[in-house]
Amino acid sequence: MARSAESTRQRILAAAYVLFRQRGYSRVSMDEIASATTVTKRTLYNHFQSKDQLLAAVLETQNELALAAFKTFGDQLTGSPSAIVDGLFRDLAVWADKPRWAGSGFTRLVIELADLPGHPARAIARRHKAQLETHFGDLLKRAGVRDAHRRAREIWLLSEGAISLMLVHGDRTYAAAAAEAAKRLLRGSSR
Amino acid sequence: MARSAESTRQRILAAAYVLFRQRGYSRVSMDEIASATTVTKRTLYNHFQSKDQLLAAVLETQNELALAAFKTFGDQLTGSPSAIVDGLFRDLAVWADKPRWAGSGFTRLVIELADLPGHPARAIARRHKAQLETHFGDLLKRAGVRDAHRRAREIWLLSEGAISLMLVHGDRTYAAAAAEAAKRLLRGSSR
DNA sequence: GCTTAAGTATACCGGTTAGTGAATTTACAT
DNA sequence: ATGTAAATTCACTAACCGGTATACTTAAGC
Repeated sequence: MARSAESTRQRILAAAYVLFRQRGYSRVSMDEIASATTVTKRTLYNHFQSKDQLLAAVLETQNELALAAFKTFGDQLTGSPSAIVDGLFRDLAVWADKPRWAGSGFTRLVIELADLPGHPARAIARRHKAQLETHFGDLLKRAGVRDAHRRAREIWLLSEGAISLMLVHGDRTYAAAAAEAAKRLLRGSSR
Repeated sequence: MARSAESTRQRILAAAYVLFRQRGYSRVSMDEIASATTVTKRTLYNHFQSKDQLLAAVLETQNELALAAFKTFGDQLTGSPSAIVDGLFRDLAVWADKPRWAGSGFTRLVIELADLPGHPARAIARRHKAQLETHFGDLLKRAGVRDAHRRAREIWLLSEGAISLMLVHGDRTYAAAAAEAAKRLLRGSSR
């Protein structure tokens, strides 16, 4: 083996994710990714066959990371259903308040590629969102919510809607409105 | 004057909208738009200074059209709050069921340009969504809903979320779930 | 110290893109 | 019929993009 081997691959994946999340897929070039990783374009192509496959690998990696992060986050939330919802949307508001926030990388990329149903990135993003929704449903169930997975889906709808509308309007009070609605939905669903 | 004059401009705007909505902004070329309008690229640039300004003009036009359409749609809905919500989400499901559906053109384009806060398209899209939300609020108010505009915002969040998740999953039952949630939110808000 | 995988440097290819220039042709209004 | 606005034709630029080729250098393991 020579030099760093596997770590180079990780550096590429990390740099590519930052760029893709920030500016989407088409408007990020391979030269740019190479430059951000301080690596030659040739090295990029030694690790990934094409730009599309790089994107797929990036999403796969981020799926694992985000899922792990969400599970840790969920384990911290052990209070009432209302507290869980408040925590979820508070985190959303904080996240959306970052200077150059551009929404969920997954959603953003899927919407950019919405006319390419066969793109590998879409299957990964789909699985990702499904896993998050399911995990959130488990969380609500553990907190004693009736019809937990149905409520989880509804709250997830509110959360995705808030992301969209905050992006369009730049108005992060949508997170608070979504939180209020979510708590209204939970009312009368405590077991 | 010569030939068709203003009508050419309208043809360009219509063709460009179809392409932008279908495939986004970056991946549609000016040559393609010209070809779809059966017009020369030179003519395109006689009517619009740049691709960005063409996009802005397209959104401006579609804003007027969509707003008018939504107002007609709203006038047809004169029943109970539940009936209004059902109508809204039934229309959403039908819309999303179209073969090559790719979400709301406005949302799609804003998300693609999420990292360009100064882009003219964003201001137009923002105004568009705000007008729709306000009009929907008026509709609920007329139907006797308490806190009508707050409820309208919450239901709008559900609707935007449904669009996002239907795009990601290709599963149009999200519209039904959103409708159920919306009706739950309205429960106890009838005046 | 040699081997060998990993990375560098750099030039290149074919294709596409937004946008321009300039001369020409079309069609409508008077 | 004639002026003129509108549209055509088509060649062209300058930049960018994904991806490849070749020859060279580096560093780690044995």
